[in-house]
Amino acid sequence: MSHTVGVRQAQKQKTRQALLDAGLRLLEEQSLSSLGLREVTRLVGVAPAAFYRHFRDMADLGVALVEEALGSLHDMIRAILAEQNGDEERIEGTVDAVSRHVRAYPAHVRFIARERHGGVRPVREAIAAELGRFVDEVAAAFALQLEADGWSAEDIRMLAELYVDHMVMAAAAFLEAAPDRSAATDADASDDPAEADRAAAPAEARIAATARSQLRIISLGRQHWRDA
Amino acid sequence: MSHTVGVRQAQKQKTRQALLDAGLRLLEEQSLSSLGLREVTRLVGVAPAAFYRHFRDMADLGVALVEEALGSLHDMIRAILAEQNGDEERIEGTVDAVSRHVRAYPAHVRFIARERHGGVRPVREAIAAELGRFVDEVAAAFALQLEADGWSAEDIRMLAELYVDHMVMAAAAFLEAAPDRSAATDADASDDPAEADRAAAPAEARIAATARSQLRIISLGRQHWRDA
DNA sequence: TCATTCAGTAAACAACCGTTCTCCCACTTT
DNA sequence: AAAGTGGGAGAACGGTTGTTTACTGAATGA
Repeated sequence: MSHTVGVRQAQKQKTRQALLDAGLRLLEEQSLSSLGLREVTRLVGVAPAAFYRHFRDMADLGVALVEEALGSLHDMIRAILAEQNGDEERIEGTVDAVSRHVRAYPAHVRFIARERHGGVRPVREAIAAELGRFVDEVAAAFALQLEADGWSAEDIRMLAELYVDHMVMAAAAFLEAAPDRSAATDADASDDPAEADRAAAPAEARIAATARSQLRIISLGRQHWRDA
Repeated sequence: MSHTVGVRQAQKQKTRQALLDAGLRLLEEQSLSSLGLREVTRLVGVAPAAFYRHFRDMADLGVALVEEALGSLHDMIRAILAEQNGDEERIEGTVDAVSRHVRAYPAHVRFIARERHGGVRPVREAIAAELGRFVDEVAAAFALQLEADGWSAEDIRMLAELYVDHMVMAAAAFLEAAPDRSAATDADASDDPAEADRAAAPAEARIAATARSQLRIISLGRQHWRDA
């Protein structure tokens, strides 16, 4: 029992994860194309050369981060789509899920929003591919309902793209409303640490309300799509 | 007549513009937070120290680029909104205008899409402020029509945000379909240089069709908003 | 015409970068 | 128990970075 798959491999994946965590942390305040190899290894407490044992590039680490950030989302998407409630309940559930996810993994969301159009090609492509899979899932979930209503396959995909893009936008909007962790300057250090959260809470509620209304607009448009 | 506002100032703004152009060019393949000061001055053919005569930071140059990229767009927006045609014509005109703008100023659009959630705070804020003005303009243009239909001010703004966000997304989508300038690798150098454009043209048409359909969905949703 | 202003130069600075070596030693396999 | 594997250490490399300094010389204004 002392070796599940080998002590060696376990330690390796441990430092690999440490590198990913350090990278994600540093990426909260800069973009991937400016993230230094030494910067990451320094934060982990490991020699610069050790980096190459796990990743070829910084771009390579970036792609790994994409999988980590977006891979776990598929379950959430599936859970939302599985709800066979009415439109209004599904809208509420979607916005709530996005809101919770942003609060739970802010760094992951920030990374995706930042690097989706960022300066590193392989990472952009990885994000695009993963978001494409999301669109496929959403389209598949809508297919049964909409095909019966006479929707074409490409129109279904068009609608799914609209939904996914809007969810990404909503996530980014939630992020901007989140409290700023780098507000610990020299002055007003005696302030209530929860002050930022108290100020952000209404902003977050306002953003949630906007996102819900926008989803409602899209939902209405979908209902009347075949009237033309 | 030999001095409109001084030969000196003219030359200064000439190199300032050269710095902006060089920066924009280099930013096509990386993000602002990794763009080096020396990199820019080298491309312009000027001493590194000369940079400080025009900008304090790279972030400073970034905000200047935001104004250059987004400032000229207000006229386009206003022109689109001024068209008092029907919904379908307005949708067509909007997508056409976005498409033409992306083709005319690809680097500007790429810069905005990339740095909107990028790693440089002041630039992010400048973009957000400018996009906020766009939302205001769109909201103002819709106000007369929608207020008469019983829309609240915040619902109008919510709809305007949806439109602006969708235009930005469409612009970014057009950009990804554009031919890749860095495809001049060693191999297949004898290929028809217009091949990429011929391949991109259908992709662009497909994206335009998707964008139009999505705008149509939103438009339908707007029409039935007050049914609830 | 002469003194002033100031955009741009040239050089030097310490700090940092990515990458490549050689080596070590805990783990793994036989 | 011995041989082999491989993650990580440590040092060194050539090169680049942002910033400061003292300077030159052409456009400027009196």
